[in-house]
Amino acid sequence: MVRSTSCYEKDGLKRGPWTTEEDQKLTAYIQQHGHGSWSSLPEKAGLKRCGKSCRLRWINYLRPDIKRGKFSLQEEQTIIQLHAFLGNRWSAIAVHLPKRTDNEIKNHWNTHLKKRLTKMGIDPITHKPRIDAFGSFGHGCHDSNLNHMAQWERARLEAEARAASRDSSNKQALPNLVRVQPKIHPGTDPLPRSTPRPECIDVLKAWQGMVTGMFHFPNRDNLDSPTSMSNSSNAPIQIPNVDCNVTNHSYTSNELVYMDEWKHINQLQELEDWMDESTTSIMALSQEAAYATENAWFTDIVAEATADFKEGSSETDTLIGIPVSFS
DNA sequence: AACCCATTCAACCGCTTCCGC
DNA sequence: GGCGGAAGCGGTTGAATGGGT
Repeated sequence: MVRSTSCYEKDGLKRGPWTTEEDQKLTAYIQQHGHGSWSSLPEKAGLKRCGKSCRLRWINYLRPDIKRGKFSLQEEQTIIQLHAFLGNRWSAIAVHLPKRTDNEIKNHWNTHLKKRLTKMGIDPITHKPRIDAFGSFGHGCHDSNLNHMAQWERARLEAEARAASRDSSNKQALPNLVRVQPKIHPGTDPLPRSTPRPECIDVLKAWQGMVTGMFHFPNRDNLDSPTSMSNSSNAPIQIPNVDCNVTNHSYTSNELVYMDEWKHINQLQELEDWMDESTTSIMALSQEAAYATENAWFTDIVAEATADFKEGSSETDTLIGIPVSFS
């Protein structure tokens, strides 16, 4: 069997850690010319590396807009929440963490967060407790609701990630790009919008802001988190009481944050009930609100997420037994 | 000081997706 | 629609580093 030669294995090409000199060459070239075609860049920049290696080095390390160093608690919370919905879709997760690369997030997850969740008895894959440490968690009925909610939320996040990718295409012509991102089609935007989409916007927040302004939620504790469905200072939602039989264990601040995380996930059940009743209204209202504010991009995303959800739900709604009605 | 082991993270690998022809 | 090249993505690897003995 003949193994195809990867770009890294071609004759004369260097592999392994990058030297300062190589970094300087690559940075100088991209700042002056933009990266253009990655495959032809190494030769033009005078580097004995394959284009793929250059791309990776630039995207994950050399870009000027990268934030390096320790992840904040808020960033960690965001990663956990998004991972619960998106799974190992690091690039989609990275869209919601400005200045962090997918590689960095992936590494941080694998080396820190995964272990921390495991230590707390939470399965890092399913994001459910391995043992019944929190009383009511993990029950079948609740799982169904959570799945349903997660399904919708996943579709929404994916649509948003796609939209972010599309938007970033327009920025490729600039030497200092805002995000890692996909294919380069300078000057083309498949979805021209009446107004520019805000940078790194969290549609979820926009959605929440809009929706929570229209609906009344019961009170909740002040356990806000950056991206959770319940995050809004004017959208108090009651956190279901959680029995933690943990009297003989003292928790670190991090652990408490993750316990808080679980409370948020539990809250989704409450939101789920509400969403079942009002999904149709939300769609109509979102369009109204979006048009009213000329933020057509918002509607695009909601519509796309809805379409995705409909697709996905056709297979799974029978399973979870919840009818979905989108107009 | 020397060794071992665990952890971290940059870089690699190979598969998938996208896009132009 | 098929093909090939380029880019994107997620999993994995391995060198560097740090801590323990």
